[in-house]
Amino acid sequence: MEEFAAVSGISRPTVSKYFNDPNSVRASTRERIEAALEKYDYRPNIFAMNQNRKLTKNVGIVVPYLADPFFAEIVRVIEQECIAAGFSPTVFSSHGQQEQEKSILDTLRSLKPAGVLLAPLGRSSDKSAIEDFCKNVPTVLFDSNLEGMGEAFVGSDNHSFVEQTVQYLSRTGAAPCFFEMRNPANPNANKRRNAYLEVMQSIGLEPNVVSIDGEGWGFEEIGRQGGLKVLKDGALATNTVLCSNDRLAIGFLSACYEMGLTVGRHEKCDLRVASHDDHPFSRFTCPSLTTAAHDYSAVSDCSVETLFRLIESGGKLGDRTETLFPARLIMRESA
Amino acid sequence: MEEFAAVSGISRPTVSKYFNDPNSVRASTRERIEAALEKYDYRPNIFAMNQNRKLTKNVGIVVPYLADPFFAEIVRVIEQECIAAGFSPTVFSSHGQQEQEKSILDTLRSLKPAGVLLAPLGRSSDKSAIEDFCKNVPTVLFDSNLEGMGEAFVGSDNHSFVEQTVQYLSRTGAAPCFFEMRNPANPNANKRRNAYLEVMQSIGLEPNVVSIDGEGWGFEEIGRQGGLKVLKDGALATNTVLCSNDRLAIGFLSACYEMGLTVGRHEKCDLRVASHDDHPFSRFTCPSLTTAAHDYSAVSDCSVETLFRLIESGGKLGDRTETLFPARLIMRESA
DNA sequence: AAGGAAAATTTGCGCGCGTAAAATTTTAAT
DNA sequence: ATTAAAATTTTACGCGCGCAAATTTTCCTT
Repeated sequence: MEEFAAVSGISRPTVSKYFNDPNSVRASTRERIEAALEKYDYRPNIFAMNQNRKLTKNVGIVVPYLADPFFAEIVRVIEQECIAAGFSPTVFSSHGQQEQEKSILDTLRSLKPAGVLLAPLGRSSDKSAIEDFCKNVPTVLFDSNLEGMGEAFVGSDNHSFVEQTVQYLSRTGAAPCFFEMRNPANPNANKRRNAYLEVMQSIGLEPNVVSIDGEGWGFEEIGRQGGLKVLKDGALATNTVLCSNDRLAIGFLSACYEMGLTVGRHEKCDLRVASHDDHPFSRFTCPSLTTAAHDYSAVSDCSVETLFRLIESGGKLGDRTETLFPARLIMRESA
Repeated sequence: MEEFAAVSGISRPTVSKYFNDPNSVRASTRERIEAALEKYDYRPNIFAMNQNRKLTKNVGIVVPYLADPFFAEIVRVIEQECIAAGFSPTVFSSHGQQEQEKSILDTLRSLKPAGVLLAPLGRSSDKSAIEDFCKNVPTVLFDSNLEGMGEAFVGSDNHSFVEQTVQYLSRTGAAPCFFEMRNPANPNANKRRNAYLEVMQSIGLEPNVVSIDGEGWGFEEIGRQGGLKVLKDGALATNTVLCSNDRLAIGFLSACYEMGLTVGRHEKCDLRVASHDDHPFSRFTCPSLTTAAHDYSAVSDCSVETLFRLIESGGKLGDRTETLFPARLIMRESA
């Protein structure tokens, strides 16, 4: 930068100013810099820039499992929005592991981010590590909530998801049983089960929760194995199955197919299957999956906006807000 | 670090040495540092460390589209391997856009990575930008090859994929037609089409390529739309369809289902569908997808190993090697 | 045209660390 | 015990840049 400033005939700090905001220097100076830029194609070192900046333009985005298309898609959108706002997002995936999540938080501290959007692992997160991190770095939690941590939480209203699917299913046929993992990694899963119990009770129906075993993030395989077992055992009390999430449902559909069972909302079908999330692939399953959709764009927009507000207000918001967006029922062929 | 060194009673550079390699300091010194570490839980700033290091421990991983589970999965594996080898990987997705890819390469330069694993966009890459980057940063290309760029290429042998599927399909039933995008973003797609033509000719069969329109990375939807069109037009010359890749096949299967066509290898089925990649979801489609699998672990292992060799030898390898791994046929229910 | 305020630029310093060379300590050998 | 050699630690400097304060330039007013 020193050299570049020399050949431009301008002092280095002025060049530095230019790169932080081209409009902060005089038009004539700007032109000289841009002219020199053409010739020597210099570009400042981002990490050296951030080293001394009071407020960096870095933001961190952390998700529990990036190989899950649901998170991959959300991350893609959030990333673009951050770039559009002039920030430099860096994406991290915890890969479902507590150790990874902790080491990401460490890395993130030295990145000195202006703010962080964090979707924690949930049950397997190291709560105190996250709490400590949030105290030092302005953080907005999204997707899955950890009581009291971060400056705000943005996510979906699990109750609304379940309410809509249960209402729809019981209105149009048999009341659903609820197909879920026994020990879900994600706290949303627990909220969904509770919502199911609540909604079923409120409309005076007998709830029926089918919990299957399985650990980790291979939900499709877990759903398939669990589905095969449940179907073979005849453990379903009804012909309508509401899966806790779409990935589980994708596995369950696969199990149904293997068992020769037809799934769909038509009378001649053996089963109806619905689910939650509107996973990117749920419209391509056979049959296409009836599901309750996240308001993807609302969640991403609100997360990003909240983060920006947090950054502008210097890392502290008044009181911790929890914003929940309702689901939208997507009626497809499976139920 | 200055402060921490002071309270440890050791000079800062020695502490610095410790963090670069705990064994490079005397045992007694190491103990004193580690004792102090317990009390003050100091940790060095990664980015300040890398600023002056001759050889950083950073590696960059760039993929064209992270929301594609195929890349998400490969990245997950590669990332773990890099961590295990003591490197700090940073993941970037070009999101299918040339501008993004270029700006990632810029960011990467200031990260001063010891090496980069780059899966380029392919057709829509800015070739000269990538060439320039490869000259300055030790780079191993993977997944999709750009003639002569980078110090090495590691990928799958497209010919082997197509050969196996075509051989299998024609041996067990009607010869396949080839279902592909007209203007594929990825150069592998072209190689697959050519391999198809070649293999069909070599076994004395009439090739039949069905090219569909569509832009971007929403392959499932493109496959579905194209599938609906082709099926309605009766444009398929045979009841066996070989898709260029699994995501296209997932869309095509969805189209078949919508049209009421049954897919499978049994005689009573209307169509057989096979494909290439062994996408993480291909075993959960209905029916499960017969496909030619990448040797995922071989490709990731070899990419990473090649990168490490490249780093150790100071950024230059003798001559540019191209390593191609053959496919493995995965016979499932769809064909 | 002179004066003064505002804007732009420059000076000087420091961020958190790596690294070569110099100084010191330890080890090994006589 | 002495000393050279080896290992370790310290000194001194620099990386690429941001930022506050000091200085200069520009622009507007009377």
